Amino acid sequence: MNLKQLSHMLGLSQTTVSRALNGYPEVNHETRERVLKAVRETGYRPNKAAQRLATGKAGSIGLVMPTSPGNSSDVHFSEFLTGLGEEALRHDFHFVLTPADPNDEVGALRRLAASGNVDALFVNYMRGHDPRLDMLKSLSMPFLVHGRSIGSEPDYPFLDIDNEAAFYDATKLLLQLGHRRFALLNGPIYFDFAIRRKNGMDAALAERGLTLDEACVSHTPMTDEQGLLAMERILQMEKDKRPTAVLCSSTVLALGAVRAINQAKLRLGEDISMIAHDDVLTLLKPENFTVPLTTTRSSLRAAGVRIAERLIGEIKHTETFPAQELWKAELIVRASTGVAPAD
Amino acid sequence: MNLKQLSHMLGLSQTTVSRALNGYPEVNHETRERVLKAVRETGYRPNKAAQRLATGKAGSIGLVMPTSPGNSSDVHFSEFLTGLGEEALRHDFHFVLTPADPNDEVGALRRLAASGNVDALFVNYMRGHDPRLDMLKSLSMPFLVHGRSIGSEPDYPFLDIDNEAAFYDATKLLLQLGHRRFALLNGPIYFDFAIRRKNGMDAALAERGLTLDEACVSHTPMTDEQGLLAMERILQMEKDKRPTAVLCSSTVLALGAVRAINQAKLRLGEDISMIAHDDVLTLLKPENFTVPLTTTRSSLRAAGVRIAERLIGEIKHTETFPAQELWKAELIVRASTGVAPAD
DNA sequence: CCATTTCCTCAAAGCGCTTTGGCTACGTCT
DNA sequence: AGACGTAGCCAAAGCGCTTTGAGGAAATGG
Repeated sequence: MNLKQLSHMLGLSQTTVSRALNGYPEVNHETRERVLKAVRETGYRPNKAAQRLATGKAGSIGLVMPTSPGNSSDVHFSEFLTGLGEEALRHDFHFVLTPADPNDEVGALRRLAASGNVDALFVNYMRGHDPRLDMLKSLSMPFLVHGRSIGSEPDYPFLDIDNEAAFYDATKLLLQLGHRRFALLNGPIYFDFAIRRKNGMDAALAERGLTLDEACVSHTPMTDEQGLLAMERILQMEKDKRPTAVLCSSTVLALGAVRAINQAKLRLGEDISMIAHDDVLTLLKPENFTVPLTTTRSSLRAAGVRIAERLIGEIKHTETFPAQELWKAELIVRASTGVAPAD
Repeated sequence: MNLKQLSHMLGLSQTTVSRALNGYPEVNHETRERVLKAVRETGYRPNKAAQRLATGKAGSIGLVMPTSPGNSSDVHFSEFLTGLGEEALRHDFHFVLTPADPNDEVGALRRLAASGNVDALFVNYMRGHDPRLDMLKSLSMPFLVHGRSIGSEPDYPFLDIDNEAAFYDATKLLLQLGHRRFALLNGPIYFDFAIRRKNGMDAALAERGLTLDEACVSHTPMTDEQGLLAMERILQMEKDKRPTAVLCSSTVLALGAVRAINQAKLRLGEDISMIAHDDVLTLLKPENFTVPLTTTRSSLRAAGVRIAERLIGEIKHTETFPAQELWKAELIVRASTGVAPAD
């Protein structure tokens, strides 16, 4: 069933039917009702591809899904996707997901844009001096960045959390509790958030004239296994050199790290204090750890909702948004942070 | 840059350029090279919407993403999605994700199909007597089901794991270890896999003249919190009535259940034995549990790869596949299963 | 040397929709 | 009465691609 058949059935022109469906004013109320009734009865649905071709609007937003054989599925990504979906549902939008090898994200993005299948693009997992920014700016298509790219002009629309502040505050708290030796289990060094979190930590330490021992810093994929390995390595240090406070870039890393601490028969919140960043993953609640975890919290899912809201608003030209948003993470103190042990 | 401009630039007709690009034989080798060169230089990309309209093929497969406010993001879903993506990448396919309220999956599916945006459909989270099957069969579009639907004629293409056999085998193992009182932490009762797993368990017990006490069965969403709650309830039973063996439908449920067991100061693999079904989630490895978990294992991700392979093959008409596949889950014994404690 | 085949190319139709630019009929204003 | 507005409808063009059916040129055969 297509427009032609439908309009013929109704004894109307395609124009009128189309207008009736799209809410144009120059259609008699009665005629419109007739059309809507026929649509309900026949189950007619406009062909999106044709609509897309005619209007240039596709009602969909494109995103590149980082994936490749051997690359693990990322809980952070799907948590975020859920947020996006939640909002998109309200506007009858959908996503076009292009899976892409992480080494060819620029290419995947270009293909997606050129395909004419999407109205707007979205990128995340930003890196320092990210090459995708130039590509996005050269396109004449709305886009939104989740995160930022240190080293690039901040002249693009983004939504980010204040990673520096979050880790600055967390470090500050631990300093107040008397800790002097710190470790950091961070995400891969090329990611913007990892750089900023380390910067925030460095800044807080510097205020007290302290520096972070590079041996106590790890940059790894954010899996529990890597957390375990990194923590084990740190725990092998001599007791009086060993850090008493650990910051983790994700509760997933913390999961592994806590396991290492348990295996070493150390007590979390007493022998070692820990603060992790919490993306509010459904699967991994910091309050459910055996020793509930102190965290800097900011919901990835909420970010997804907001990003969908902004992108869809932009496509529909219904609203204008601040181009750049920086969310504060909350510092939530639980039992994993305690006074530094006496040496 | 579109076909018209490109062909004009080359002094060729649109037909010839189009044929050169799509690998038709009746194009001079030299001409084809010229065309390809021009494409590289100009960065020309065919407009997918137009291609779609002309051919009826979209190069994308549609799936409904179960999501709604308050509905938690599902690790199982994203693990699966990763598999799909991995395979789709190889064929330059992408997905169209329609987020949908779980109560309106049939509607979402219909809209997706009618939109003309997809070549094939995929559904999962099958329920007993699933209403989506009739809808799918009425569409003239390839589709593939992940899972099955008990109570419906098995005349549709599916990929499933043998849930009955998995839980039958698991139960059998525990029986051999001397266990007589069992519990089951299952997924929601309306899901096909949940029904079948329970059936498998019932069958094994029946062979020994045992039955499953309904008070020891829970049907809940598969989150760690629900696992914790369900296990806590079970542990409140009198010691000589209390189950000594627990089956979990997911390692996520097991995560919570193990926490409950720890909190009750019971020893896993000694006081209580446990077997969980393992979808091979990246985030949650059964071997990383404090007491490594015995599992029935079948990779969701591998299922994703296979499903994408089949759907894409069908769209391209390159291959024919067996319509129905039933995978065996492996039973992997680790430390969480031990001999039943003496009463 | 003409007829036939083969190779390459083209013009034009069509996919299903939106949108431009009328056109008609009727009421209103001067 | 004529000029003008307006409400309601329509025919046709156009979005960018693929594909059908045809045609011209070169190569082959009798």
